[in-house]
Amino acid sequence: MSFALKLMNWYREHGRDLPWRNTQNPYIIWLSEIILQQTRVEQGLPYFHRFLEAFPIVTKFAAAEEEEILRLWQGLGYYSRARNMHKAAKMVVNDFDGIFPSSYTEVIRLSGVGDYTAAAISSFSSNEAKAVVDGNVYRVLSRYFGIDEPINGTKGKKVFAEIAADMLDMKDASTYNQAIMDFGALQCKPKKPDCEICVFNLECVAHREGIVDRLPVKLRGKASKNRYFHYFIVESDNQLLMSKRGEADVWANLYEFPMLETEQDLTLEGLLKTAQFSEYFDEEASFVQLGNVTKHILSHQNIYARFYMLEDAKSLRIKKSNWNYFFVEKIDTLAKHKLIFSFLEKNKQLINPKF
DNA sequence: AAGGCGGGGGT
DNA sequence: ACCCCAGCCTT
Repeated sequence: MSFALKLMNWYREHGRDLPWRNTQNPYIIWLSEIILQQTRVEQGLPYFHRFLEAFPIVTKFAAAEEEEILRLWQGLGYYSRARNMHKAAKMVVNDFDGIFPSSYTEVIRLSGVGDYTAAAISSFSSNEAKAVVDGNVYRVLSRYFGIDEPINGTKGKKVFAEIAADMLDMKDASTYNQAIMDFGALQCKPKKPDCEICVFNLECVAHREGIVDRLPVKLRGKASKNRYFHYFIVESDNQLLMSKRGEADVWANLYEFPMLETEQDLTLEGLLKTAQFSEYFDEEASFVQLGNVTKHILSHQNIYARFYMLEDAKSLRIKKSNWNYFFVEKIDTLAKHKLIFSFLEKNKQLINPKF
């Protein structure tokens, strides 16, 4: 029996029942696929329901305010996905008359849709014969064929894309694509795959050669960099000082408390002596640290954040206005604590602090 | 070709 | 501490 047929038989018995599998609506599939980019199914599920309820059709999505989309996206990470979705929805309205396209060549033109997502949308919505190549597929194929070409190199990407296309079931690309991803997620897992009960354990090259735990091969990225952020929670007369992040760095254009970054791992005592601090605050501005250092681990940097609160509101002196700050007016204590808590404790970035 | 971009969970 | 997750975009 062919690889594809065996795989689909496994899938019919062990596959997951996921909400976006009960439809061929390309809009709903697009929604799920963007949310699931570099995101586990369990993490993305509640967001999928939230978005579908807020925007049942693509024209509603296109008509929404970006702030509303970002607020729904809050906490999911890779925020450019949300902005690209908004762009894509507008493209569907303007270029496709509001009818969400389902062919590979059309959907890949949409912002935020690359090879993987275009193959997924076109195969799931119209059974187009395009093979998906995601992290699961790299893993399954590299082990099955015993290929040690790095999956994140230029050559590796090309090699695996070709093999994936060869293995695809041309008559049922939709089921095949779902099957190979579920197989990777549930059976051929990154760590401790259960090869003894695997339906491919006789033909799988990696299993026969005992190298399953060394495949797939991946080129290592750069080491994470440490960064030190100092946040100032500054309030006076029921106003709270906030600022908007810039375009280029992490959490682009999102909101946070006013912040100074230092090269060294400074405590409040050290921070007070820096030229940077005195550029922004008067000597009379007296702060106390709130809690301990909070570590935010991102995929490519470690951020050590400290939070300081003004000891006496009257001592506030801001010397420079190039901070891009603004005041949240008439904030009540509950809302303020909610804001601080969600930012400080929950490790979630703020989308819109104006309630 | 390489780097940047998040948050969460597993080992 | 390091890896991985239904990747994509920019330089």
